[in-house]
Amino acid sequence: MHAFRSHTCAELNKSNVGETVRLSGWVHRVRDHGGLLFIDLRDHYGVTQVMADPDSPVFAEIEKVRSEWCIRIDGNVKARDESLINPKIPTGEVEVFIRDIEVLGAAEELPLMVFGDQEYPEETRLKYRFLDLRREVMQESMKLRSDVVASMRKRMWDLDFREYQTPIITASSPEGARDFLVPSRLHPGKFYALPQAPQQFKQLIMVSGFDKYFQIAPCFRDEDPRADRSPTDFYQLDLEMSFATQQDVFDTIQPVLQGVFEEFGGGRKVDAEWPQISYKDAAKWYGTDKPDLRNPIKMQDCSEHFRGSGFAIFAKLLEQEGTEVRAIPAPTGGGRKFCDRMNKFAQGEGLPGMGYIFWREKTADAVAQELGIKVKEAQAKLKSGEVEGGMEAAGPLAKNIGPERTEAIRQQLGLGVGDAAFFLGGKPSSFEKIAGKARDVIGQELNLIDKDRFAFAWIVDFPIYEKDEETGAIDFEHNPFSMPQGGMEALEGDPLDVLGYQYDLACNGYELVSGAIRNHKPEIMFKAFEIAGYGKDEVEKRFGALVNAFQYGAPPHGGCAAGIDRIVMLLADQQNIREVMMFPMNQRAEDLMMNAPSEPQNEQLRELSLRVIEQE
RNA sequence: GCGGUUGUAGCUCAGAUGGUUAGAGUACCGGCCUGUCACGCCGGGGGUCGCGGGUUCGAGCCCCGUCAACCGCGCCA
Repeated sequence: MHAFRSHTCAELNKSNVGETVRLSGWVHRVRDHGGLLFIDLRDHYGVTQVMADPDSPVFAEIEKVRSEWCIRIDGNVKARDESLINPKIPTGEVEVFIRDIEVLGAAEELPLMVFGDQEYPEETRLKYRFLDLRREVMQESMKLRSDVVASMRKRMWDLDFREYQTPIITASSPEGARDFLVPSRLHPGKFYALPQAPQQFKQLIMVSGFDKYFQIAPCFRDEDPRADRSPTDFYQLDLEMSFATQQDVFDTIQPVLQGVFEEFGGGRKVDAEWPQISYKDAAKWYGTDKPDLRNPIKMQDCSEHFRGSGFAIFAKLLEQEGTEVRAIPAPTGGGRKFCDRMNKFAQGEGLPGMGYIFWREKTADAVAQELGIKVKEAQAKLKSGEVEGGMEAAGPLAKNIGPERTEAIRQQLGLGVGDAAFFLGGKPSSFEKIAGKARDVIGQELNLIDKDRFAFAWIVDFPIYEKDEETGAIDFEHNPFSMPQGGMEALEGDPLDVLGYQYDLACNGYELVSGAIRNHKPEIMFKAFEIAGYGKDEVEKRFGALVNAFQYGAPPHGGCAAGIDRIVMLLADQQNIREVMMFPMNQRAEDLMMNAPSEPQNEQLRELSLRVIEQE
């Protein structure tokens, strides 16, 4: 017999009754009845109930085992009596009577229980990740992740893409984030960098004529973390293709991702329509470049209704250049309590507030005031139908701007009784982000979001450049590798008007993919950099490889990269990326289990010609 | 760097308005228990209430500072 097992803990059933078997696994749970003792023995595959009574030659030893001990048992498979079958587990029709036991690994008192679904602080979970990972959800998430990656690979191969590995220790790549540096021992004072993405390599692979590249690529960025962002490294499905247009890239990756979401989405709806929305429209309608399209709310410009109106705050604001009043319609949100709550939310986010109007059935109070009669009479008239109730707009804004303007707004937004609208004013850049957040919160609170759906949208036409608000300097909005729409000619005009063949894929409020058709012409590249203030020397120094390569017959090419961790996070229905990573860093980019980062030995520093400068 | 939330037993949490010896569940240890599958019953050990300072006759609770974790902003695809 095998040293450790004849079967896994998920395999035994009625057909094995009478067999002598050997199982290895962890003690999931012990139920000790004194003269009769049950153990749920667990391995990666499942759970089998093993048991013993004093007839077992090793009963005394079995009584000593505790949760999460790793043990091996030998025993006989017995059928359970009809009344004792456990339908919750596949092996529930049988149990194993223990004849021999070997403790393979005993366990101390546990910092977190594997059994059950008790929540634990992340600090504990990360420190004892090896235990945390034994838990069922984590086992499922990691299996899912593995399956997703395998499926992606297969789908890419089926599309004639091949997977090529690129260097991990390389030169600094200008993705825009901070690099992780690696000191060079052989070249004192010089550093390698970990790639923020295989960006330049994959472009070089295109120049080398490989036509279709993909890679499950680790990316390293020294960023501050977020719930959906790992602070050190993460994985992308990275792809690049030659002789491709933007639409070709979309048509390539959409079936891959749609297929993955259909395969692993657990029956949730996967949109087949992936609308293309310009960056500008996305900002206007959704307040973000990664909109959640499950949320039907679309924001609108309502400036005209407030220009010169009785609502002085907005009226005055609109006299300034570049300002706007934007409305967030909130269907079914028509109640003071809700509106006040949302207003409070906006204030909590740092805005002065969020004005609102909501529409309701006319109250008896209002009718009484209108007709100069008593409230009771008004109530009676409304009830009898003598006076028609109709609709009434409420909220401080409505009063200030008057009924005509209020009505015009209502019509523009297509709202009615029971609905509300919120208004934000100022320069869009000052409120857009919060407006987008408010849109999310309103959608959630009003239950407008279908949770069992994946809604995708391509965000296209990103601007190439952005202006630094403070210094006024022009810099790249994104990475500098994208082809400007209109090519060289476009670069002659106002830089801020130049759009790129650059795109993101948004899904349910997350950015899942980012990519571009690349700028493969050296002269356009130099010009593009010149606009951002980088001289020829600088470009050659920082992107020498690409610039050089592009002088030798570069094909037009483009591609994208999909965030694998985020995709798995969505599929696993998690909100935190660390839930789908085996050994993630914590919020301070520390690995509490491995104790990283840690101080190097002096010897190591000497070898690298480094000295640590004391922080003040 | 900034803001919010949290910090009480190994773990999850309760401890109104300041008031005796800080509790429960679970885990752990001991005892009982031959059909459990979140087994049950009895008993026990286990606490620098994150840390430091202050107010007070008296602080887990109030004040100041500090540390840590998470969430967010800045940053970043």
